Amino acid sequence: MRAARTVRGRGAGRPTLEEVAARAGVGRGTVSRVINGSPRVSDRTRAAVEAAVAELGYVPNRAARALAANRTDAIALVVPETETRFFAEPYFSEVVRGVGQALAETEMQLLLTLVGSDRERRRLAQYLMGHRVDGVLLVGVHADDPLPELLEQLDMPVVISGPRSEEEPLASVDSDNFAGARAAVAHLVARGRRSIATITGPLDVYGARRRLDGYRAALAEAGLPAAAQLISPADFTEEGGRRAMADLLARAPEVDAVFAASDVMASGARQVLREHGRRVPEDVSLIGFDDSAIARHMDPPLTSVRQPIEEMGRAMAQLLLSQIAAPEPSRPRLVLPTELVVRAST
Amino acid sequence: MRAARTVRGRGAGRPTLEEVAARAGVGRGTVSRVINGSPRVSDRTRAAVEAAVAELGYVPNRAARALAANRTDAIALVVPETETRFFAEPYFSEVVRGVGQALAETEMQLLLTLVGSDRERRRLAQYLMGHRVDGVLLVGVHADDPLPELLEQLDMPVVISGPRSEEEPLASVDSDNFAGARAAVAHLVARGRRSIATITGPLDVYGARRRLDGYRAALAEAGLPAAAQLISPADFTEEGGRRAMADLLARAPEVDAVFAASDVMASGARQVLREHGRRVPEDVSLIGFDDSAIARHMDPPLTSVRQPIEEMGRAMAQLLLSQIAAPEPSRPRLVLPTELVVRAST
DNA sequence: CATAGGGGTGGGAGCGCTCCCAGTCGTGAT
DNA sequence: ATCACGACTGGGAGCGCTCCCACCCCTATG
Repeated sequence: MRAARTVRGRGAGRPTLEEVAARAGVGRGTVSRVINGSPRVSDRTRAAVEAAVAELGYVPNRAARALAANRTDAIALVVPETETRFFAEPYFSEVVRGVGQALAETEMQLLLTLVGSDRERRRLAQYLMGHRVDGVLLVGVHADDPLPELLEQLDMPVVISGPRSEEEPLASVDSDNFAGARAAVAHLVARGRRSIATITGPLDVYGARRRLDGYRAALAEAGLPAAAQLISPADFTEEGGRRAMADLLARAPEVDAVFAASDVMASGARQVLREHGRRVPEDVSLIGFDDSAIARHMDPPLTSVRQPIEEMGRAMAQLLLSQIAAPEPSRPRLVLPTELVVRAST
Repeated sequence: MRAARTVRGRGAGRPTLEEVAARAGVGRGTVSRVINGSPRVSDRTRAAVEAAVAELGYVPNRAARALAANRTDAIALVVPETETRFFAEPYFSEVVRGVGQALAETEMQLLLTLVGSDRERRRLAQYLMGHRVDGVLLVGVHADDPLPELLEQLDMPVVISGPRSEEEPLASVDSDNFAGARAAVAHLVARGRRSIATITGPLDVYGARRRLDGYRAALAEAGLPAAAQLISPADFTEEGGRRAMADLLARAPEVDAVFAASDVMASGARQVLREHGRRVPEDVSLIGFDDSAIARHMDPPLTSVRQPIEEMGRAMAQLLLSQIAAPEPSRPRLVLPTELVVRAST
């Protein structure tokens, strides 16, 4: 172990600031200034230092820098492990990609933290309390998760990927669930549907509630009643969608359109519709939410509401960076537009 | 900026080793020994130190540790960004989950690095040359990627997620593509199919080649001919699958089963079969590979070969950790079993 | 012609840890 | 009783950087 370290260690002689300074014929401080882009360096000196850096292939030692400057140049992306499945498949990778894009311009590193068990959650809290990142990106937090409060308390910059309620105190990025749902239902109205039902997500999730609001708004705008028996709550799962659809058919057999608050639930609903001999879209129009791979591969392909996930990731990172740079108490809330992707199911 | 740092900085008075030592009435070295689990500490002392650590809520400063010990306690997961899409959706998140599980036990952090452009690739190389991670996990590298060689040269522990060829010099973890394909085709044989075609991935990819080998082996074992016109090369895309299937129907209209080397290609093939009025599975049996969300949601649901992706991630991390601990020149190759998931398409 | 001002620069003093050497004990063997 | 030897322990010497203060020299000013 010890030996191993030594072997890979200093041997290679990775150049240090001091060596660059010697090579360039200047002092350590000056090289540091050049590296960090300080303006207080003459052009001649700067050029000399840059040449030395290039010749020696100097790369600053991050640990030393972090220790001396008391910052880490790293942010953490915290993902509740149980959620990675729940979030429609592409979600995770797309968020990461967006975050990565925003960070590519900077020196910031991205630390990935999966939080599974409660034990791991405590470990993470410990970890964060050690101030080992400059900020945190929170994805898929439950309303009752203690993490946001903890971070708030530590006074650590945080951005959350979907506000937990109307008065989310943390900076957040969200897609426009309301407008997305409204557009979806308006589309059904435009298709001549009159008995439009919805299968909702769990209503203690803010986003799910907003989608229901959008559904109601569109019906109101069309002068259609939002009868209670047309609203069937579920839990974002396929099985839940199946149950909710069965309920709907029992309670309101005249239903001619369904807006499901997720593609996965739409898929469950689709199965029940088929079992009951209802054709899609002839008898019943079906719309999902997320525009996931499932939507594209359903039969018929599912009309769905697309969220700009990658862009959301990018926005989260940018928001966080700006909070780290200027920790003002402003807590911006960003809402990005959704887009209706029309396919054969409507 | 500067101000910000100071504000979040030392103020809070995060306890240091020295303070813990004072509190426990011992020396700095002793605390360090306890923290690092050295056996050379008496039980009494250890208990005292542990109490002090708990009381003060001490968390070691990672940067200081890294600087002093010349190691980073971090590994990088490098993902070519262009590939994240290519890898069937759940792939990425599942690998990450597996890696996370293996790392949860340790102090190692996971750094996520997306490599998009060539510019970023060069940056990464720079980065790695700065020895800022203890090891690297490589996912989805192309056969012509220069990264593996660079790492090899830097003598940095690496594990790759699918060997690039028979004689992959790096430690690697792979699923048993050969056995998976063979099992799939054997299943078709068992179903009484006699004219079994395959749609392959790009044959410069080792895994794709292995799947083709498995196909051939199963046919040989069944005493069936592997006629050239039954082998249709594609590129892992849906459109490629569509084209390949169209070709097959033109060249070998008698085909009664198709083994596609990915679910996405199977989905393309399915569309063409439908357009040609071939029923699945009555007229043509169809099998995919990956067992992705697409497979579960196709109509009919697709029989597919499941890879233990999460387990692969776990194995990769474990392999890497052991290489970091003991950098022997042994380059293990791990091959994990696949599993045939039978659904209605066969 | 002395004297402030700067812009530029060098290098000391840490940051919080690990490594390791020089102890200080206590114990069993002689 | 004496000696050798382990088991533990304390603390010095860095690790490579940032921060900052002191300093230099050159130009404008009184």
